[in-house]
Amino acid sequence: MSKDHSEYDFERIEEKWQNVWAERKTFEVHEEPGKSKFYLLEMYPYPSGRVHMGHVRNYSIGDVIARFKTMTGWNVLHPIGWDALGMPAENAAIKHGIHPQTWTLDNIAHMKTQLKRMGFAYDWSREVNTCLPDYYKWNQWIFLKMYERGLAYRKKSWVNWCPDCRTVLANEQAAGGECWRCSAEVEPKKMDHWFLKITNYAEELLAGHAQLQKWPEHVLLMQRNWIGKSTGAYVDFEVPELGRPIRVFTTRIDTIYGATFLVLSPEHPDSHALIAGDREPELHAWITKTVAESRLKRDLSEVDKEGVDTGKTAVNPFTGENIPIWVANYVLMEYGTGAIMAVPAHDARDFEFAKKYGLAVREVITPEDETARPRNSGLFEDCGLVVNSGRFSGLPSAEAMDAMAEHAEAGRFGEKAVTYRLRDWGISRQRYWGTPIPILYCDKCGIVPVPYKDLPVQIPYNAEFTGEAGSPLEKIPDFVNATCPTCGGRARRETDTMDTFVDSSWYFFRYASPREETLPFVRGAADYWMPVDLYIGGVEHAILHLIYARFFTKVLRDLGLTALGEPFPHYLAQGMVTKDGSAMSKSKGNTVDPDEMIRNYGADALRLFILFAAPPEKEFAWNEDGIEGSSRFIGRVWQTVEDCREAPGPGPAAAAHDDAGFARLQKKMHQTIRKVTEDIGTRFHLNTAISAIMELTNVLRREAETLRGSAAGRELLGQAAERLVLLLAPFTPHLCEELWSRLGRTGLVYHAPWPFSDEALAQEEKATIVVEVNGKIRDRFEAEAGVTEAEMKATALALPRIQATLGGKPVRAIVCIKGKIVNIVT
RNA sequence: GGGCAGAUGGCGGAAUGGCAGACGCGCUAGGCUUAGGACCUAGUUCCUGAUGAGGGAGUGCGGGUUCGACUCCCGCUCUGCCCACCA
Repeated sequence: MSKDHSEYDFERIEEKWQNVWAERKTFEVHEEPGKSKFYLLEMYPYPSGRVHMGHVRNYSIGDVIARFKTMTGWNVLHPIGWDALGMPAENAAIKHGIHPQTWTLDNIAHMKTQLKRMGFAYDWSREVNTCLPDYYKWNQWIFLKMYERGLAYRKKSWVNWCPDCRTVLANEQAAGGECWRCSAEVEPKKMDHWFLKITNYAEELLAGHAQLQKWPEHVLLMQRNWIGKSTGAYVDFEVPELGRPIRVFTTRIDTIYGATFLVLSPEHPDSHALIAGDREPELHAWITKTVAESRLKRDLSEVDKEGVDTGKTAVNPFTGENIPIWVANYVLMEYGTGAIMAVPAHDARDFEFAKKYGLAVREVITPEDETARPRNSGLFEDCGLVVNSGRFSGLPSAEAMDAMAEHAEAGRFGEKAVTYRLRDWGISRQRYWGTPIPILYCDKCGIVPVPYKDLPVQIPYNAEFTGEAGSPLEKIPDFVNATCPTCGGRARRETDTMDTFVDSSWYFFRYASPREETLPFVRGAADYWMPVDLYIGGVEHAILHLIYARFFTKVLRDLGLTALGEPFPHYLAQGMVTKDGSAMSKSKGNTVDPDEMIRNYGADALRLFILFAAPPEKEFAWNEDGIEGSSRFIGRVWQTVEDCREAPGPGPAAAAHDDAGFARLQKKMHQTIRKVTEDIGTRFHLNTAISAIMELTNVLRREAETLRGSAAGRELLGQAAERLVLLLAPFTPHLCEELWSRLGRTGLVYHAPWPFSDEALAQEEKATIVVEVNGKIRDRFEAEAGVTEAEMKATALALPRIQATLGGKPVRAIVCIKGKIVNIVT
């Protein structure tokens, strides 16, 4: 074996190159109009305190692609920042008495050293920190622009209210109807909240999917469901006692002849008004109770359908018939109009309810083929021909829908309609550590936006974090008391802060010009860098964050700040990191500290391992053993490249070398370049790219001993070692920088051009042809790459083992795939 | 209840119509060593055969398409994720 080398000292070498990169500002980039740009972004972290394995995985994937793109000649923007506002900072303040700002900034400082220790190629000069006024100022600016355009508005909405703590509770804090802190019974309460009018963009958010072909299909589907478009019609049912109609929404107007009753949500404004008869008090009480319950129980899976008969009736505009009006807990106020026409024959929920309360069931749809009905449950089929429906009888459902909707429009008691499940985005939070909503309330002038020149409205430093009722901001007179910019009178400042999802809805624009002081971002810089060419992050953000970011981008476009409609044309949804069967989390106590892994094995080994263990989009189950393997592999690469580098000087030029070994290594080298290029660049299968590099290393090690004997062999060894270093550089950058410089190359491997794969040299000059009989492999033979089908067939048939298998049976057909396979069919 | 994704050795995974199990972990044997949990070499799906050559089975289960199926189609089972009374 070759000369022994001292072991690879990852600690010293990793630190060395991290310093070099920092000193030379290697990863800083600028707009270069002549050069193709590539904007690679990973979802920025919340500074919770320590980097976790999910981060390591996410950022390792991104880093490989960023470095690869740089080596293949792109001008790569690869920034990072901090999603630094949010509840954990406030909880830490309450629990440990640390100011949220101190806690957050300390965490950021620590996590920054951790990320640098991983060797990620970030342009740190563009670091964005959302808890600093120079960032959240622009949240406020955008909010005001939206307010001017009617896209931000104030509305009363239902919240969970704890009467003892006098505070609003999140749904999970009010689980089971009890306050998580004091166990008091939670009440529903209507409070003023600020909303962003995302529903204005519902249709465009849906239509935009056409531009998102490079998103995972299941993510688009989740967004589609979230937007929840349905096409149907509104229909007005006249209510004589009310003197006005009740409007319902239906997607199945073709079943309206089967509507045997109307159902209102308990929250419906007319529910109480319609109660009549001697059971009045009881019924009112039932409605009140159900309203209270429904907010909390809505999450729970199975709630029994329950309802009360109001005693009043409505007129079905199609039949002229009087049908009873009920109030029931299974109708949602938030969707449609909060009232439905019940068609028990063809809707499972209405059917269940009608059965429970003995209401009429009338079949109005019959299947086109008569075999399947009725279902044994008693429920009828719901598609086919319309029957028992006056002049519409006999029409197929789809046609009846059109005809009936037109009839309703003509009679002015209904209209075609499209509804969405998507709700406007409530952004008000009763919290301290968030962007203050830049609004003042003046006794005389009402709602007054804070003038742009007064931005940012800063989060006041001095606040008390007691964990008691209400937001800390309410209790700071200096913050709350203000003068009205319009009339100069006294005004009260809004004390709610914004949902932190606002911050993350546009931060990717900010990276283009992170220090800009007059606008959220500079148009020219954003025009150059945007859109994000590849966005990588956990699928848990697939709905909210990604839909809000798409919404904001469209708003920013309408404000004239960008021409872009979609920020992320390509999204790579990274799989979870799990251990012992569940996602790594502090609460489950199954976390693994990356620092410990770095200490024991180095950043390169950790990066390599986490990328090798599973393809990026799949779940990755952590196991301790594998990282040893990565570490060993790094040691072998070190040894191998050092051996090639120090191969003995030129011997006799004509010395013979092993031709077969030479060809094997040369072929492997070019095959590997091709595979790795494809795996990183188009498939993102980083795990198979690594395994290909491992195979090359194995071949290189196997052939080295003999190849070293000739000048040509030594030259090839040198080439292969160089290519190996280049291919591996995106994965284990420290190791490869060191080897690169030890190979005597000037400049950083980071800037070295990606190796070129010679197709001709990658080709097999000989192919193994598999011979099957009736689809079963019976033998194989070697053939020249250019072998013809006729030759293949002849050779296959002549093989003794094939002859034996055939046993003289007549051959019916021979299927032949050039260079691959011969299948003989008898 | 609806939707989506997945199921391959002891383990992570590879192969997307053409040699199943690449690559790695683990394990076994041997070598090297004062020793080693370091390193090197060989082996490692199951059954059968004799320890060989060989033969057979095999990618959750049952069918189908095809010369040929882990891969495509139909029907199930299980697991994970998302949504969940959305009219």
